[in-house]
Parts: sequence; structure tokens; C-alpha cells
Amino acid sequence: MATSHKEESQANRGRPRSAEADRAIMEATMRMLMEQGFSDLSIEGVAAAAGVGKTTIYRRFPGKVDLVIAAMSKFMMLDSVPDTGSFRGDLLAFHAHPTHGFSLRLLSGGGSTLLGTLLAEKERNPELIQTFRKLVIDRRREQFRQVVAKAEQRGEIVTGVDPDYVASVMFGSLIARTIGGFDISDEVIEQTVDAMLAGLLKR
Amino acid sequence: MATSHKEESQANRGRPRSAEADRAIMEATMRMLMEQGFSDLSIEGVAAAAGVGKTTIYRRFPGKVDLVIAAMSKFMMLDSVPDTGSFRGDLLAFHAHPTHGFSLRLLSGGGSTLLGTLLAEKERNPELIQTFRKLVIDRRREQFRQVVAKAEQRGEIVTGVDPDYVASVMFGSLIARTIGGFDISDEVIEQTVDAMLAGLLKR
Amino acid sequence: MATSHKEESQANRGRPRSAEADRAIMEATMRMLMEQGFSDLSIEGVAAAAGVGKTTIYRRFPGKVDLVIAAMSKFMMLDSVPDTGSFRGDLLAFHAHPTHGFSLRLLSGGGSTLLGTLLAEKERNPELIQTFRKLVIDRRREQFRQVVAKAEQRGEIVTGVDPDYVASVMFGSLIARTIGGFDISDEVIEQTVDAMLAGLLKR
Amino acid sequence: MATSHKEESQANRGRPRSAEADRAIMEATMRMLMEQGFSDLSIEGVAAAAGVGKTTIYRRFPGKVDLVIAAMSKFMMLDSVPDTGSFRGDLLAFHAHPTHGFSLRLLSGGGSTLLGTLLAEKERNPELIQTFRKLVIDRRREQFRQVVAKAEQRGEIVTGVDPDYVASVMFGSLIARTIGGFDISDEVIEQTVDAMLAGLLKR
DNA sequence: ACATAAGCGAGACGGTACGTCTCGTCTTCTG
DNA sequence: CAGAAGACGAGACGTACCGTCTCGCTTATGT
Repeated sequence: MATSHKEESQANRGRPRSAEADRAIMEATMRMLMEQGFSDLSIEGVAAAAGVGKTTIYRRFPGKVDLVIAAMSKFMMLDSVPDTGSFRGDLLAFHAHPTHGFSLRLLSGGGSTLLGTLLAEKERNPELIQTFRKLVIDRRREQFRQVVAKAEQRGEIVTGVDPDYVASVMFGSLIARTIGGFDISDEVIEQTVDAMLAGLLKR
Repeated sequence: MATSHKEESQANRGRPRSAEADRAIMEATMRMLMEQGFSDLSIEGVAAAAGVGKTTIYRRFPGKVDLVIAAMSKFMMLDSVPDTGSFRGDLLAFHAHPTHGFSLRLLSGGGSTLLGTLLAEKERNPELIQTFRKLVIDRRREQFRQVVAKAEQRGEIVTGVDPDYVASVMFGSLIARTIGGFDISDEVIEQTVDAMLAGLLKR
Repeated sequence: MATSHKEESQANRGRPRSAEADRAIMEATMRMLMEQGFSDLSIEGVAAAAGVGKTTIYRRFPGKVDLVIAAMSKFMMLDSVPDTGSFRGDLLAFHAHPTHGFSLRLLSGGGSTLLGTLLAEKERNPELIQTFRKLVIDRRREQFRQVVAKAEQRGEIVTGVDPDYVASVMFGSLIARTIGGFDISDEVIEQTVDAMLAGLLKR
Repeated sequence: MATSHKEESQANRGRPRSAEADRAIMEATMRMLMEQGFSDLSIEGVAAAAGVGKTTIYRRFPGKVDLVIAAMSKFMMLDSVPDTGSFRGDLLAFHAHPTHGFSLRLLSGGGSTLLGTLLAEKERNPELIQTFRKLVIDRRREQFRQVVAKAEQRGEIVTGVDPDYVASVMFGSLIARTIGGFDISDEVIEQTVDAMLAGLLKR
């Protein structure tokens, strides 16, 4: 199991691990990760915030990285593929996507810095960003492919489109704006989507 | 001067500051910033790497943020506007841009985490990313506008192009790929540039 | 009963307490008390040494103090008054007194630290030393009075001797030597006894 | 040096150790040792009580034992040999001896338990009681020898007296009373001294 | 005979202190 | 006066026990 480094050789002996503690630890970890970033997240702080002894955390996770990865694994599940009936609607749905409050928009811009935190740790703890990629980005990519495929089947867009390239342009231009210091309003998103569509829709 | 918080009211009394120490501190700071990111860059570490006492750094800079901003200011000067004669050549030159080894490509991808670091610190130390924007991004944007203007004057591309949008798409798609975990090879850059051009060149 | 804090209102229902566990706990407690002293005696350690769960101990004793008092009560029973026929023989018998291996000599010196432990805990857990006094010292004192009375009746020693003062001098000088860092050999004991006798025997 | 484990190979470089911190650490250690005993004395607690970082203690002492030994060394200096002009006066002076508040009487009886603490730790930390012996007991013994020698020279007492035996009897009988649970009043001390004298004074 | 109830070993729980580490600041001596 | 060395208070690290609290199981008794 990813959430525990306990030996499983023994039978179910002794008091079982507290599900309540599990939950409190995961929630506190995720909250502090969002609020303070990875570097400033301390296991001691998580323990205090979760109302839990340090032992209880160390019994479950060997270290900070594992704790954070477990928390991300727990909370970063993305929900189902957008399916609004039109390509444009699906694209807009992607950006709104409030899955557990961790849409890409929140991640790279606005009030949060989780993506930045993970990138900053890339060298020392590459597992972090890799996990994030596996859980969020790769999944998104796959969903985006499905959305494009459906649009093709409906005959909305030209054939032969590379969905990954389209995704990188659409999300990337928003990320670039964020880095450039601009807020990402709903209008900007609509403009970006429409510019994208301009090159893809069948005439 | 940005590199010192010393009172300048007095005459030149006492031992002058060591130019050699200045240089060593800046180089060590930049190197460690690239290698370890902002959070793990410690003044203690910089001092050790520069072969300098911690005092010598704290005498020059009030804190870590100021030290890093000073280092960025020193190294992130971008050289002149690309002028290869063709729009395509200018765009490629932008990406190659090896100004002191800190092109955008290095910043967002490959072996570095500076951009992630800056994003991660956005909330706590907004001066950092603001300084980065002023020094690098805004400058780039202006240069990009000039490149686009020249292309228009030469009649290479259609008129009415928004150079900022073009830039956000082109750079953003590369950043998105980086975040997605892909290396940015020269071929990818060329493909990205050519895709861009496809929509802009006059037929 | 001193060895249990269980309510006895109910009939004998449920599984009875294990006599084997009782025994193992008492033995392990006494052994570890001798080896490690009171402060470092841990219930966890006793449980492990006795091959018993911690619960099994805490079910019997509210805390460490009660556990130790119970162990002392069990092992520190002194046997009958020495009666060798001569005062000198009786005195020597007192010091040899190997009742379950816990003679005063073992207590105050040699390989043990129980007496020190009790003194150290005097402020915080006065019951400990009080129990020790009741079980061991007061009993000894009474026995010593009988020995002195017999010697008087036999006409061996001068009359009017204060047996408590004699005892405090004889045992005290040995304790003082122990504290001073000297081992208490059989010769030393004999010398001490003989010095004592010198002032008491009838000429 | 007993109070430091610092390498002295280097010249006087860097900031010197704070004498104020030294003092605060020693005082807090001694106070907590008297109040709580050795086992319950925590370095963390000493640091807090002294208003000092843990580092500052660990820089000076490798561990708790060394800290306590240093504190004892500092405070347990006994003052000069009693010299009242008479043997009886000298003996009484020994018992009153309020050297820094740590006379034997305080140690073994009354409101303190330091001696008990040291005895309790004999097995695990023999350095403690050994240091105490070197600093206090051996010194006392030597002083006692001088007092006896002076009494002999003055012709007060019979010759050939073994001062160590006399000391062990006198102090020991008081210790034995303490262990027996009796307070040591001034009258008891006088009685003990006079009983001692009865066997030693020339007629 | 079998339900009931208490005892049992195992082990998780919230804590506290450990001794180590590194942070950014402060304070001395040397050049 | 600048510089280097290094001590300072602070506080997180991961470990080891503390004494308490479940668990699933075993062992008796009493109907």
C-alpha cells in the first residue's frame, strides 16, 4: 500500500490504525501544503494541526515526501471527462473544473502556488512533481484527447489535430500570462478558447 | 545602488569592501539558486561556497530576498534584440538566447527550478517574481514587439497581430511541455515556431 | 489484597487472572528494580521481561509506585530473629542475612541502588520509603531489640544499652562506607561488630 | 577543562562563549537537580529555565551527565577546615557547615534528595557519585583527619584513633536515622557528637 | 452447551524529551 | 572599519519510551 510502510507479514494483531487519524493527517497535510508550500511544511506542524502525535505520522510515512505524495494521491483525483455536447463547452469546462478545488487555474495562478512549490523541489525531490504529473497532468491529457476525439467524431473540427499540442498551447498561454503577472479572468479564458477554436473548427 | 544597503553619507573611511568578495557572493548565489532553488538557498551555504564570512553577506544585503534579487539583476541582463533578417530566424534566436546561460528554456525546464521557486514564493515574497518580471519578462516582451514590428515592416506577416498573445502562446506551450515532464529539444522548438508562423505568414 | 485494585463486588466471573503472569511480573519487577533503579524501571520493560502485555500489569497496579511496593512486600519478608547463642554471632547473622538475597548490605551497597532510589523518590513518592521502612527497617529494629535483650539476659553486655542507637551506629557506619565508595567485605563487618562489642561487653 | 568539550587547538577566534549563558545554565541545572532529581532533569527544561537555546548547552556539554557533573563541581566546593579551638566545637561545625547550602545533612535528609539521586544512578552513571565523592566526601574525610590530628596534638583525645572510622560512625549513624525516617535535630547531633567523644576523650 | 464476561498479548494512540542540525543574527579578534 | 570565525536563541528533525486505549482471541463460569 502506498499509504503505509508497515510490515504486513503479521496477522491483524493489536489495535488497528485510526481511520480518523488517517483522515486528519491527510487533510492537515494538504491544507498546509497549499498554504505554506512544501519547504515550509513541517511534520511537527502537521501533527499539531491534525491533533495527532508525531509518532502517529512517522508510523505511517517514512518522511515528509512520502506524506505529501500520499496526500496528493488522496485529494488530486480528477472527476469525469467534460461532456457538454460541444467542443467549446468542453474546453471551457476544463478550465472551470473545480475538482476538489484543485483545477489547473488554481494551481498555477490565482491564490495558490502548489505547482510552483513542486517545481521548486524538482531537483531534490523529483517524486513530488512526478506524482503530480501522474495524478493530474497525465490524466488531464488523456481527458483532453477524449474531448478532441469526440469533437472530431461530431465533425466539429478538422481532422488530424494533435490534441497534446493543442492542450499545451491552450493551457500554456494561460500559464505564461500568469507568470507574466496577469490575472486569468473568465473573459481571458473565453478569448483563449475562441482563438484556439478559430484554427480548428470546420468552416 | 541595488547591491548595497550601506549608508553612503560618510566619506570613504576604513577598509573598502572587497570587490572580489562581491563577485564571489554573486556567483555563488546564482549558482546555488539554480541548483537548489530559493527555499534551500541558505546564506550560510552561499558564504561557505563563496569562501566568505556570513557577516560579509549580511553587511551587503538585508536578507535572502535582496541577495537573490541582486544576483538576478546582475546576471539576467538580456542582450540586444535578435535581428537575423527573417522573422523565423528572430524567433529561433529568442529561444537559443544564451545570455549568460539563463535563457527562458533553462529557467522553466531542464536542470533548473528558478521559475518554480519564484512561483512558490509568490505569496510570501512577491518582490522576487516582480523583480524577475521587470528584469526579464517585460524586457523580453518589448523585444518581441520589436521583432514582430520588423516582420510587419518587411511585409513578412499579416498585419494586426497582437505580439503579446503570440508570445504567450509560443513560450507558454514550451513551458506547458516542461511542466508536463518533457524535455525541450531543438526540434520541438522549431516545430513550435513553425506552427506559430503558419498562422501569421502572408500567403 | 495489596496486589490488586480490582473491585471484588462481583462474583468470580470471566477468565481468572493468570497466576503465572502474577509471578512473572513480580520477578521481573524486582530484578529490574535492582538492576536499573526505580526511575528507569519502565512498565514497558517489565512487561517485555515478563513476557506479558502492558495491559496485564496496568490491570493489576494503578502505577509504577504500586507495582514496586507490591514487589517489595512480596520479597522483603525477613526471616526469624537470629539466635546463635552469642551476641557476636547474632550481630554477624544480621549482616549475613540472605533473605531472598536482599540483605541490607545488598540494599545499600554492592550491586544495587534500591536504597538510593528510595531516597531519591522520597519527596515525590514518600509511600515508597515508608513502605520500605515498615517492611524492612522497623522489623529489623524490632529484631535487633530482641537480640540485645537476649544478650542482656545472658549477662553478656552491660545494662541500659539503647538498642536503636547501637543499631544506627553499626548499620550507619557501613552505609557511610558504602556511600564513601568502599566495598563492604566480611572483614570490615567483623571489625565493625567487634568495635561495637568493645564498648558493650561486660569486662 | 571540565566545563567544556571544545577543541582548544585554535586561537581565540570567533565570538567567545557567553559567561552569562554559562552562569544561567549552571544555576538552572543545580536548581532543577535539587528539585527534580537527575532522572527528571531534562536538558530541554534547563535550556528553557536558563533562557538559552539547547545548542548552547550541547556546545558546552556532551550530555546530561557531564552537565550535572559540571554543576556539582561548580557549587560543591567546601570551605575551610573547622577550627574552633576544641574537638567538640570542630565536630559540631562539621554538621552545621552550610557551604553553599549543601551540607551532608541537607544531602541525606531534610528537604533534599541529591545523595539519593546519585546513589540511584550509581549503576548507570557511576561518574556522578564518583565526582561527588571526589568533590565532597573525600574532601570532608581529609578535613576530618585534620580535625582529629589537631585534637590529638592538643592532647584532647586518646592517640591511635582511626579518623575514618570515627567519621563513618558519626555521619553514618545520622544517615541511618534519616533512612529510618527520623529528622535530625540539633539535639540529636549534639547527642551523637557527645557519644562519640565519650569514647575518645582522655580522662 | 454455550452465552457471557473478564483476562490476555499485541500494538496504535497523544505525548515528551532526546541529541542533531541549520537557520539568520550577534559579537568578538585580526588585518 | 571590513572580514572570518564562531557563539547565540530558535525550532524542526527522526527516535525512543511513556502510560492509555483498543483490537481479536482465549479461558473460565453460570445458566
